[in-house]
Amino acid sequence: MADEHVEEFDSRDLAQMRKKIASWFRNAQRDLPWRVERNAYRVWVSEIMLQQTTVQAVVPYFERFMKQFPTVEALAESEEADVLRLWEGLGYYSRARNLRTGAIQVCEQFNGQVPKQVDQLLEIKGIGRYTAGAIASFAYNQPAPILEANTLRLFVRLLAYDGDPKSAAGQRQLWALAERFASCRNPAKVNEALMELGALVCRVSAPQCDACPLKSSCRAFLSGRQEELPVLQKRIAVTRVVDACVAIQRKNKWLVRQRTSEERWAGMWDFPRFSVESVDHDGKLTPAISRRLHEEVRQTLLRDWNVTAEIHDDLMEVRHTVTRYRIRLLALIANWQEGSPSDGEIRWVTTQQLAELPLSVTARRIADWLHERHTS
DNA sequence: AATCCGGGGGA
DNA sequence: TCCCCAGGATT
Repeated sequence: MADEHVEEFDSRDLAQMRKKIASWFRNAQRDLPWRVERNAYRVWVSEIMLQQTTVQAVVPYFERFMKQFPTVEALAESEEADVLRLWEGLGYYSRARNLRTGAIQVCEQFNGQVPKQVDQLLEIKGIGRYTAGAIASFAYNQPAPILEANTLRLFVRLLAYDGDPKSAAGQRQLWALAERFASCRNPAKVNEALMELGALVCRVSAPQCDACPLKSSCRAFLSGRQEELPVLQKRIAVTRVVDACVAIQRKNKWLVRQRTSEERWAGMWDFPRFSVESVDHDGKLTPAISRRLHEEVRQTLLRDWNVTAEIHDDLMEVRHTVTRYRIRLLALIANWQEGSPSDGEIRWVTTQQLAELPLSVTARRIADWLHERHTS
């Protein structure tokens, strides 16, 4: 049973398939900013941003990032907070911190040149098997394999692989096929064409098999199973929680804290925030519940934050999801009376200064709300 | 092998 | 609502 799928294609099949997708790619490829102007640094930055993130979401972030940090050296000399500010809203913020660390690594270990060997690329923080193969092949035309969301779906369908493609056995076979595809004279074009075909034609839902240059080789299409594959595991169920967040005012400044490396949104700034038990998940904020909320926030601020504050009635609600949590966030405004948090880094900042700090997405919404209240 | 890490868009 | 996205690091 081992590897029987990969042997579906012999070397002649593969040569034909490469030729077909390369031809298709010439006409169908999108003009993406990291393709129009290409160097190893731009490929690297784009690949990191694109991890688990759609092309559409990345494009504006990539443009801004390259404007501010056009070279590896510029990024290596940056402040982490400035990189995080540019990353704000994109998610998976460890990518930003690792990318900056990686830039320093490249300057110190590799003389400022992004390496072209996969094993050297793998030494760089934040670069794994896929990204190493992507940089090596796209930027240097090295025959390095890639396997990611688009090519995984494409390969699973080509092979009609009906096991779990994320399992060890599945990964081994799919990487083996990727390796064979990339073993050619033009791996940059072949790899990119495979990805683009997966993205534009071999889509998750409603794949455009009629327009696919590989349909005559696709076992899923030939057996009518393209909509059923790949077979992926179910996701972890979401948990609903209610959080509270307090914007504490002292004259014209607001209390913010930097989230620690142990927390979510590490390195980003946030208003004091914590889980509240006294509010029902979906209940409306009746006056009684609102009083309970005020009381719990007041007590928590005193107990866990060493701050006494007078809480106002102003309240805004933000709903968001993060990983497996669906969060209902209730943001309150309070007047500082005394005390100061002893945990982590604290700053008192104006709404103007908030604009320059990297904030959690919810904190940004609240900051905008404060700014609007203040100026109206 | 499982789990964590985000946020947005499409169906 | 649910599902997915040019994955990697940690446990």
